[in-house]
Amino acid sequence: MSLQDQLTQKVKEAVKQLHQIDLPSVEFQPTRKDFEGDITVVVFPLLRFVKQNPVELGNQIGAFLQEHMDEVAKFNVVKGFLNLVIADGYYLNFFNEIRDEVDFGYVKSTSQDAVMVEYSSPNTNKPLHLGHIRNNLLGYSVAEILKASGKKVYKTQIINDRGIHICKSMLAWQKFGNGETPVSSELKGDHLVGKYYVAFDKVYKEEVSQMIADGMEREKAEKEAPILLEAQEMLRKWEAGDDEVVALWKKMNGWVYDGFETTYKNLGVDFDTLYYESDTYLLGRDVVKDGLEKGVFFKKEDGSVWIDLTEDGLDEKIVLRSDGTAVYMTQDIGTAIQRATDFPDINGMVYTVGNEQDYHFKVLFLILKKLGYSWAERLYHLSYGMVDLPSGKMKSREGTVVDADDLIKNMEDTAAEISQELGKLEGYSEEEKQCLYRTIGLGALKYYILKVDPKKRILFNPEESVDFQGNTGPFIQYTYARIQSILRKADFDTLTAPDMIFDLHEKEKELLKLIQLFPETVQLAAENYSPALIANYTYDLVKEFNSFYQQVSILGEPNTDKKVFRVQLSKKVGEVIRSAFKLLGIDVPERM
RNA sequence: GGUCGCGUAGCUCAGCUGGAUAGAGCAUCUGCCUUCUAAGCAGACGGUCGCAGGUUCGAAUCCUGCCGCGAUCACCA
Repeated sequence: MSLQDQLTQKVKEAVKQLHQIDLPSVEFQPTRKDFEGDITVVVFPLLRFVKQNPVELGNQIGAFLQEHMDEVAKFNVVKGFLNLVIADGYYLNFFNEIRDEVDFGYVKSTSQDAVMVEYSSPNTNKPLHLGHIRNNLLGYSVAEILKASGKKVYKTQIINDRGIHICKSMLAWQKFGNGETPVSSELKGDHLVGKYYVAFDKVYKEEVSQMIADGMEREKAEKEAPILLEAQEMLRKWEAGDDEVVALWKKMNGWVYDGFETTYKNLGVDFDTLYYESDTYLLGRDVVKDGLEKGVFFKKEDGSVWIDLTEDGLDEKIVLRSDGTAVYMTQDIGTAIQRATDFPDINGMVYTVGNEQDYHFKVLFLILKKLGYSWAERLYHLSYGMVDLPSGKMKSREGTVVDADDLIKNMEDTAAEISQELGKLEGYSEEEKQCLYRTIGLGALKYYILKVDPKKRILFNPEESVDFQGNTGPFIQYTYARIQSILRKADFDTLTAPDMIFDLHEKEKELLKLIQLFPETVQLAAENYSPALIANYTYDLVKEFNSFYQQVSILGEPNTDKKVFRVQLSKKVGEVIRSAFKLLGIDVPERM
């Protein structure tokens, strides 16, 4: 039973005994720094049940707790706040229990239910950019957090490998490419294909301008530009299975996949299973037919099929075109069902997709519920804000994107610069250094993005490089490295439990309180699908540790029991940092 | 226009299901490396929590209206 549960029980007992009243609940909060105490009982809410002066009541309860619980060492009452000082013994005891626990804070998978987390899901016509990075980091991290909270997780993505966008790149390559390949151009495959996507757009715009100059209306010109018509023709051929077009499509998509794989590897994200739109875009139509029979959908005169969601506060939404072909929604319905069929233990899915698609997912989830799938009750749209630049939105066609590969490289270079300036890596081989720069550079980038609440938009200024000081990834990594340095230097038995009969230093107690919070932080982050909670927790822990490190001598402590305890405490803090950062997909270094 | 989200220090962000004098980092300024890594620590400066009402013993937090920013409202994806 947790301390809070025990306290709740005793407070109830106290009020029962003193006033013959049964309390429904008791409210706690951590004691504010400016007052003495560790946990605070908020007395105000109790006044509804016990008509009494809050200070008096606080004193009564405090005295009762002190008398009946060893854990409560002292108390004081300020206004309606009963501040309890918890005995050192309680915290020392807690530390003894978790000292040797491996993966403290993680819950071993217990439930049979699995959850599928979808993220990334790029188009295959251009390289990944900063927006995809946020998506990937969020999705990966939430998947790891869910795992740590005790769920079984499948990571997946749906690769948007078909459609007019890829035809545009294909067509441009065919027309202007002169057979260029990633090898001949020494360009990463996704970048090469992206180059032709931009090339297409350039020609398209020229054609449109020319047509307008020749007297055509803009709207008409935009629809009838020859190169666009050609791309549409190519899409028709693709759908008809034209050998030549399909071969080109396979070739260019292959280049893109090679490029993506490199970026994913550099980012440190991975997937358990993949879905391709070219395999799934026809799915869903049969489901719509069933739904029609069940009365979930209705057919309009022209043959198109719709769902009426007006009673749910939304509007009517099309699920099948009049020509019987699928729309995006149809496809997503089909894919969701396909996944549940492929992985029968799935009971819930998380879609990591930008908030521009909030409406789409509201509708999708509602439709799946109406179709009666049990897992449809547990769908979550991990909706995140856009990453904007000071100049505004990123637009790949206009070349105003922050390229993912470039950004990663930049971060590594900055990390290398700073590391070299500080020059603490004597004895490291060149290879070890490169590896470290990567760890730090990526750590800075990932932390910078993940510490922000997912639903908020991020303003990214490429001119101002991501910080390496203060509330940053490198700061936390640095603290970890410091701890490892202590552990390397501790040339005595650090494994055996010391005699834990001494008073705790204030900083030690604060650290123990924070360590104690880690498991519930993991659960909270899982419930809220929020890596930011993990990031903020880790920062608090690390800040507290650095303060401890500065004020208290660890290896220089004369009392052996205390010294060993401090080393073990530091080690545990290091473990929690590593565990927490693992949930963010960030590595920690032994030195830096 | 309808719907959804956001608005906290000069800048970037915390602030849990309402609780004490709203917290960090960056930037600016002051101290601290003959002691375990100064990517650090300690401190100063900096706020009408967008505005106005309401609910409450108590509101940055909940409700309503307004303002600002963004997204979305296709037989596009």
